[in-house]
Amino acid sequence: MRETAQAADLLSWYDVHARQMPWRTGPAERAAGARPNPYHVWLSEVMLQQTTVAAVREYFTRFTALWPTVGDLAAEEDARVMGEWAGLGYYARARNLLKCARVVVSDHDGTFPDTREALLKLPGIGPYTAAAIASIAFDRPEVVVDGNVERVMARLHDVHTPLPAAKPELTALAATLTPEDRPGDYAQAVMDLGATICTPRNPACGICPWRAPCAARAAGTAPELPKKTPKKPKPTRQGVAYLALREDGAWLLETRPDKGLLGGMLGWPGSGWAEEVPPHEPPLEADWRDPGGEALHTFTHFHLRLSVRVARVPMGANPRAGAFLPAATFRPSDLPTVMRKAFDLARGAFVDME
DNA sequence: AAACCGGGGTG
DNA sequence: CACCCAGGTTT
Repeated sequence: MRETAQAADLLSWYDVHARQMPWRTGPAERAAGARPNPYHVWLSEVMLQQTTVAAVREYFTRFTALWPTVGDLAAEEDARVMGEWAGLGYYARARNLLKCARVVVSDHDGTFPDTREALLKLPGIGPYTAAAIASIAFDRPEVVVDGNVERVMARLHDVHTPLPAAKPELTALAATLTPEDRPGDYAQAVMDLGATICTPRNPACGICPWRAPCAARAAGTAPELPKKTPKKPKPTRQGVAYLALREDGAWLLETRPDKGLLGGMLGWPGSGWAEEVPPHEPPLEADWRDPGGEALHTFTHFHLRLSVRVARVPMGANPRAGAFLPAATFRPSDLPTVMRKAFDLARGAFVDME
């Protein structure tokens, strides 16, 4: 019963302080008993994997404007969706997003399953996302544990075990607090608390609805929790990208293999990336120029220093790699960030060559 | 169990 | 610049 009262305290806070987000139903609609659109909940949760709310907002708005239903998304061409996802990162999410949409249409008549167990079978939906959708969209009392919830639980119970080893313990603690009443709002409330009050640094304990029961607050250890096991340093890799501009304005680009880094995305042909620039040939014979400078980019587990070569090529050019994309269909915004940085570097060089 | 996947924000 | 944040899939 004590736990139920704690959840109720948080829900009272949430009723006043819930963050407004495009994928959430407003307070008035919620009061009228409206449930969130499962398609919106799914799309936002996939976008929010490893990604901040600020970054997701505009992508979510664009996606739902372009594809109002999961059926619309399922019917779209892969390249179109990958292009709209460009810049959001972790591109396997976009490939799984499309797979999932098509399974929902083909196997579930265009309607999302409403249980954690069934959601878990869909591509791109793991333990966290399955629980989040079941809870938020269908108000089921699932235990939803993301990085915010881990931090809140570690502090609430003053857990000093470092992550990721502490994960099972923190999940068990979260389970004891999940209420039968309004579990969907409760799940969002804990995550909002972690995002706005119980922040990684400088937590605002003074205005926290859970300051009374918080063990770390009492012990003065809140700012240093959760503990984490140190991670390995990132190595630096180098490479060269070739940007060929044909007389008619077409650019030489390649679609990267589905597997691996930047899978399924557009990119410039070039060397591989390694500690030293790997031996390689340009994608075609041309008067390649080095404009100088490097595109600097950091991936999940390495830093990249990418230099560029630029050339203007004639209409008959026959590339060994990639294909020319007409100027009318090439949108720099379709490129992942590292490729857009290379483009920005080369663009100045082409202006100088005129 | 460990490795593989981006990008943006902050100090 | 260094550091911080954050799930799913694959091997």
